[in-house]
Amino acid sequence: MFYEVIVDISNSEIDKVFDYHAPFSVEVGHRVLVPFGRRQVEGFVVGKKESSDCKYDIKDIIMKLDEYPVILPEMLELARFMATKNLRMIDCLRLFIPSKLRGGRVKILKKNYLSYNTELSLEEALQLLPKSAKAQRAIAIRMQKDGIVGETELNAEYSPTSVKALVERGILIRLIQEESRIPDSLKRDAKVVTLTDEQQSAVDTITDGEAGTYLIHGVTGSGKTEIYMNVIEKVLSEGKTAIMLVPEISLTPQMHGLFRARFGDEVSVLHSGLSDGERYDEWRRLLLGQARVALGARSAVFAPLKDLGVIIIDEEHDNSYVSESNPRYFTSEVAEFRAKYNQAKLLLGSATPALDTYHLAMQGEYKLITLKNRVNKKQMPTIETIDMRDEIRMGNMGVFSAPLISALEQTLKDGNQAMLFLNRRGYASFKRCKSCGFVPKCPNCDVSLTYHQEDNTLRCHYCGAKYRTITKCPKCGYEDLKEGKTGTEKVVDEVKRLFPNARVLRMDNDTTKTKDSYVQILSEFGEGKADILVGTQMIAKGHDFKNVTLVGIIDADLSLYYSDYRSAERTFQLITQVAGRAGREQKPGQVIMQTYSPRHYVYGYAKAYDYEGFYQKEINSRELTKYPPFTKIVRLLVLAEELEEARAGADKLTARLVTLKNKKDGMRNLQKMSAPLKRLRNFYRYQVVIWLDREKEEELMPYIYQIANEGNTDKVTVFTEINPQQML
DNA sequence: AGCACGCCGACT
DNA sequence: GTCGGCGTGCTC
Repeated sequence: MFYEVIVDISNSEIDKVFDYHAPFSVEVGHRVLVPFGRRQVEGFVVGKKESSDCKYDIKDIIMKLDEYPVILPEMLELARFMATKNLRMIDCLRLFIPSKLRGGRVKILKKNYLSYNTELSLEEALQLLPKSAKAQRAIAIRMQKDGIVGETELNAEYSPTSVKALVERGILIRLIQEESRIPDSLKRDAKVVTLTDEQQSAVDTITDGEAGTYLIHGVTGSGKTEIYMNVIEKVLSEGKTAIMLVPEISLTPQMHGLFRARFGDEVSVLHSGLSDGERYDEWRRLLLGQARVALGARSAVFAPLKDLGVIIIDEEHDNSYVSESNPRYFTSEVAEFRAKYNQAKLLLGSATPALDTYHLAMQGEYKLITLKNRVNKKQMPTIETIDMRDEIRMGNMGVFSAPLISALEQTLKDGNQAMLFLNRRGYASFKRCKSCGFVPKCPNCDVSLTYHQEDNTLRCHYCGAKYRTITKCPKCGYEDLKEGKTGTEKVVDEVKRLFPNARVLRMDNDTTKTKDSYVQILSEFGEGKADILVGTQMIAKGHDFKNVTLVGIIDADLSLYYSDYRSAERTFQLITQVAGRAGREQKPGQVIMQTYSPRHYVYGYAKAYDYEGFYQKEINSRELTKYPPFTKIVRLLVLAEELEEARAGADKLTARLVTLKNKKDGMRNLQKMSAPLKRLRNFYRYQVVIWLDREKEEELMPYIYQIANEGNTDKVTVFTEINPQQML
């Protein structure tokens, strides 16, 4: 028997199968140790066969690294599928297992238990003990009744010496058991919730329906989570398993609590906040069938579950589902593959579905379920647009408009809370010399540095580099420096200046460095220890604060100015999401949205919570301009340490793509240029962009992936991006 | 990725 | 003389 092995080395040159023999039985999916050249490496067995056409002397597998195969057959097929898309097979396989498993760095937690030796009756046991050994007699009686108790617990209850004596006499037997570290969660009692008619009919449609993709489009507060849990319950009752994906689980501890309360130990939670040990244990519980529901962020789509009944993607429009670092994958694409493989259902949910998703639902590809009502029948908060150009005309050059200031004043007076949203961190987006125009730039990237007042630094938001700030121009010595656009730090400053008594918290990437600082800031705000929460995008994601009555959007246009076909869509989603934070319970909510372009159509639809209207308008313009979903934009990103290497790499790709374009129909607008961000983390960036006709896309993509793969060398890296989220 | 082989400069 | 620089090539 020959075994096909992929070695655990991430390099395109070696990302192929190597054939081995084995003097023992090995299953497909096992991790193994193999001799490789002059050294030993770990690898994955991806196939078995009777013959090999290999010209080398075939070596033996040294050993199996785990008792059981860690890659399910389904996941192997998934890896093969992903590997056809300009990804390395080994990088995919690595995604499927906890990183600590590699290199044998995982420790299994073991716990000692003591059990009463049932071969002895209580009388026999007591006869073995001296009359004076009162403690031992008491333990024996108790253990004969209780059976199994943890050794540490028993030691604490009596004394280690007496316990040990009983073990030595053979009355108690020591058992060693593997334990799972189950991460803490907010323990909540499972509330029995009666579903509204709308929710119940959604659940029925899904559970009675056929395998396929369902889109739940439901306004904020329409109770989507309750629907998800009911669907999962049904799936479990059929003996199947479920995956539930949320944008970032550590931001939504409520979800975790709800699932634990409802499904108990059947839930395994996977997110970035877990320790390596916890992550391994949660993963293993899924693999061994001890937990049948995986709840987590994007990477939980790779949960090692058999017999999937449903995969749910909550807030499906969220861009955290598209992985930006390698291997780059689309969560929805992986989910779709796994759903098809298992003949399971794929359930997408959002208040503001991605345009592409909604379009597919309109086309009948996905089954659309619309929830029109909020569970508590409450009205959505009112959204008021403020024209910041008027403010400037009236002499207000500040961060806040007059209406926002008075609304904040009123909120504080009433003892309520406010959230201020600005998607830009730091104090000011740059510093510029007013005399010679010099702007400090990042030496590794082609961007200007952001000023951070709290530690007096200039930072690169792309590579993380940090420098001491400047007080005068290093070029001409001029001491008057202009500051760029306002960031969250400055918003906090301004609030404190205007409302010296207000208690302000800030939440952005800079204040949430440690893994529990998110939870800390959110719970402080939730407990009313602050009046105003200032933050970036991350304050917008599904938190319920019942005292928040005011939401201020400082610069609504921020996401609109990117020259990107998705900018209107993103702005609509963001406004709807942030607005949803106001007035969650008894108190009515108010949203004040500051903009310099109040007439832009996106604000009209957002104010009216008119998703359908926005969709119609946007989809028409996409059709006219031939943007996705009516075309497919493919971008090949070329990275190299030297500018010339990147340019040459891009030239080579372009030449091959032009040849393809001349041979086949369906390719438009082929263009090569340096990427908008010419340099990032010391790598020069070039891009080749092609537009593909929808009907030809399936035929063309394999060729394009092949060209991209062949463009990879030891100096040049090529990434393929489909309809890129943002073109940097 | 690593680890060896291989062919040219400054050092005890 | 030789120690060691890292270019290039190979791994079932």
